[in-house]
Amino acid sequence: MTLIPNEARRRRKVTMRDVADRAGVGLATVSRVINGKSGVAADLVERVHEAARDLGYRHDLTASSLRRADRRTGTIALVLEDVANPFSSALHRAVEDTAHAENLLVLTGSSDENPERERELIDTFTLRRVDGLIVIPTGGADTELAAVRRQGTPVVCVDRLVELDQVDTVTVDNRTGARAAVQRLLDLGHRRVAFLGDMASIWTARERYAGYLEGHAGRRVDERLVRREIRSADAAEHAIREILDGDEPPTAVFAAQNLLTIGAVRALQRLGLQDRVALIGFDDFPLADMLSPGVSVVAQDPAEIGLIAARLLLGRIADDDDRPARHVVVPTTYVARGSGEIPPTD
Amino acid sequence: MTLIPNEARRRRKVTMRDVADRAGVGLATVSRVINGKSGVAADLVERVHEAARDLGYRHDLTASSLRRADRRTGTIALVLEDVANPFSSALHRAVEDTAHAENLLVLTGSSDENPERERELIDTFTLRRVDGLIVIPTGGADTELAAVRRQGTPVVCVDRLVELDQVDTVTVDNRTGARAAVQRLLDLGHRRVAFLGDMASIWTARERYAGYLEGHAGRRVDERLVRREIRSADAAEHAIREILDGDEPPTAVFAAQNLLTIGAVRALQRLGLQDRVALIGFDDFPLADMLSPGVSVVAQDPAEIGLIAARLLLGRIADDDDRPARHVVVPTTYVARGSGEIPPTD
DNA sequence: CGAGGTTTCGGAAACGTTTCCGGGAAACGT
DNA sequence: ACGTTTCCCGGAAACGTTTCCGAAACCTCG
Repeated sequence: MTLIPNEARRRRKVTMRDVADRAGVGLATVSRVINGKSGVAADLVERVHEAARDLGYRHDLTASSLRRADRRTGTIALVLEDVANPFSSALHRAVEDTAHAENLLVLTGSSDENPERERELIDTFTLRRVDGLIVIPTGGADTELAAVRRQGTPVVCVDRLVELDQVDTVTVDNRTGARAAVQRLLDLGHRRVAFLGDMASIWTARERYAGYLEGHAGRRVDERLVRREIRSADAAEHAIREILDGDEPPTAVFAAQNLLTIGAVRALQRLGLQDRVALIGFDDFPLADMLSPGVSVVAQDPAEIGLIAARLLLGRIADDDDRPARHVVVPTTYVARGSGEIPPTD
Repeated sequence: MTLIPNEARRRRKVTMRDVADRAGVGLATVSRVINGKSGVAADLVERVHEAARDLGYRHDLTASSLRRADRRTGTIALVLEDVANPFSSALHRAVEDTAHAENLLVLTGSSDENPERERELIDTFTLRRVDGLIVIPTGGADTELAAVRRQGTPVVCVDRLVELDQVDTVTVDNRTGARAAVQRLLDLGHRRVAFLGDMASIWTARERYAGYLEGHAGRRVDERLVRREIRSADAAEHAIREILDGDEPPTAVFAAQNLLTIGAVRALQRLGLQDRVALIGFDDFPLADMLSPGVSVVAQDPAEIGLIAARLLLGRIADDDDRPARHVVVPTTYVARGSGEIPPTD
């Protein structure tokens, strides 16, 4: 068997110089042809392409971006909460698609909601000179984001609001969506609506909680029905069981994040209460419609968010980075599937 | 408001030369210090670090990897079917985690099962000189993979078997898993088991179909119950409805891919047959346990697959690329949740 | 037909780093 | 004390490309 590395080592990399020699032209001309610049005689263009093909020449983007005036690397970076989370990966996909249309590649990393890790990712990405950065900010690395921005790299923040100079943001109207959901439940006659929320350090968690409160429109909310700082489906399940065990249990639940919604569903199903306690979740999730009852949700459109974010970033990369920050707010839609339409049982 | 780009443009990038001048040492010494090489006097190391800190020096990985002997870029690439697909993204996450431990970054792309796109991705990745490649091969770009391999970049293929020199693969024992599932159904007394499969161009689809046939152990399979080349949940739903409409409908369904399983669930629920027709799916999916009945599946472990693939790749990158291809086969496990345990109704 | 302008091309410098190499100082052995 | 080895260090070359600049060739027009 032939050992590839040896073979590869033997045969030196074919460079523009080689192409130039074989085509009988200057190095500069080869560069012009490869980059598709105008102002080269047609026959030379042909000769260069032919030589390149014969030699199996491959353009080296590393060397290219080192010398190039704009120093572009053709790469953007995406800092997600977790690439395996459905919201993140739908966003990722949308970004990839728009980036691909511009021949850009996407580097990704998961911060796991950890500011330290976010900082680390931002750092390694910028060392690699990415052309732009899309981040779901944990909130704890804003200084670094500002630094990156100052250093010249365009930045777009998604999902969470961040107030930084010349950093665009794309968010969802969390507060309105949450408020409307809670109002629906109250309109149905529910008076005791439990709340399940993520860490208060996360902007969306705070907004959705605010919406929950606003939805009550002056009505008192029982503190015992509120559980915040819940980080997983298991924790959510546990919390719901605890709340339902109390002496004045809720007749409805508002779960402010998709994992928490799933935990709530699990708890209700285990207790056989899925048809008696109403449930509305924030953020849609796959198969929510197939459960019984179907889970009503305040849906966001991660693909739309990703698309807008990518467009904003590409705009800044392409030309006009000299414009103030823009905040885009994407609306949410309520999807009625049954669980949110259950009337109160007393 | 200060316009960042101007500011950034004004102040030239601080380079190793600047650090060297400020520390009063040679350029080579700065390089040695930054790269943590031994053989530099302690006080010089200190001076260099101090100067670098004062000047806000940032190491340029692009320039570094251009000159560096091993030409490593600290980046690996991952070609998935679709980053938004749960199987792909779980794999992605596992790869990211192991890569991160070695300080490697991950570039990703979605081939959408399209060989053309796979080729394109492989091409752009290698132009960027990634240190290694992990691919879910469509099967139509094997020549390109071999070329990449010959050019010296380590390659690991996942999920689908590929026979290439010095290309490791990590697959699942599709055939055994499918066969066992079908046998379970037959043992339960089912005689008419429908089959739903993906495109035959995909290795896993062929293997699972083979397993389905083998599971019948000589018993005749009714061609009318077999549907292959199904590409989406909708198509699967349609196919199942069609089959159940026939004069001799199946009493059980084996769906050979997660999207198809979901389509089958949808069809059965719509027809109100979810408790009468047995169903086993290949590949687990989120919330399969929450449906009623719970969906029994032949589960694979995408995280395990990703972990192994990443380890194989890192091994080749690190040192011994001079070893023959290694094929790792990860076992599947059957997860009984109810839908696969429904006895035949005649 | 010649002056002036435009186009096309190649040599050489530059991008920011790593690595090669050679020189000087220190350490060692005799 | 002197030759030899070892150790640090800095200058310069190199990585593969893009861009600057000047030379040559080609037009255009009075």
